[in-house]
Amino acid sequence: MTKRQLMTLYRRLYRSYGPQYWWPAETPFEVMVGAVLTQNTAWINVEKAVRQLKQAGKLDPDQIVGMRADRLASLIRPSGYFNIKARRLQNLCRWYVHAGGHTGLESLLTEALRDSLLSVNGVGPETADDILLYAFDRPVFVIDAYTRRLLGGLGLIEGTEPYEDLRAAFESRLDSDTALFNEYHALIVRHAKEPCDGTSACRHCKIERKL
DNA sequence: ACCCAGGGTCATA
DNA sequence: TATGACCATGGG
Repeated sequence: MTKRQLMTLYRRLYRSYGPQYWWPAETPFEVMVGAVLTQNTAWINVEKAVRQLKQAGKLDPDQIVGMRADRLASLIRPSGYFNIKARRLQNLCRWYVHAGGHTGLESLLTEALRDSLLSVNGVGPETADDILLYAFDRPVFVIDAYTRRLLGGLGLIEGTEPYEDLRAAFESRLDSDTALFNEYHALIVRHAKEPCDGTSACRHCKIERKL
């Protein structure tokens, strides 16, 4: 996997789909909530859950920390795994409030902020990197199942490598550019939602040609 | 009816 | 290090 291959793939994606304006949220805190709610869950269901939180006036870290877990669970019900996600959201919000919110966290170096996020029960590597990239504008490359499939299908990676190995591989080959990492991951997800299966009249099939 | 979706934790070997 | 069970809704 060379830098040129990665950039060629990026340009193909960008030419086909254009800018994606990620993350789909109104505020950085909403990004954090969405990152937890979308764990192994279709985004459409996350949107419903976030909408209900907003309508209840509960899309706020202090509100989430202060409410009963079962009440929170009922609000986020459409996103699935609602009991465990209610706890995870409260864990994250407790951590966030305790740290002084964005103001208190922005001064941390990226690696320190990442380690701190990973100390929250319910926040794993992908959720942490979503938050770092899309809520804190840090240059981290998010690895998800789509990334493994696409790059694996192109033969650039095996696909089963440990998370940290893949993240290091991408970040060491690409310029440490937040805007690039932001767009790259968003484009991979976009491409997964409108796949080039070769059977339909797909305008994007060029993307998966060999590099 | 079946499968999976923008994962993570915990127990076990 | 690496599987396996578990969490649960909604759309195809």
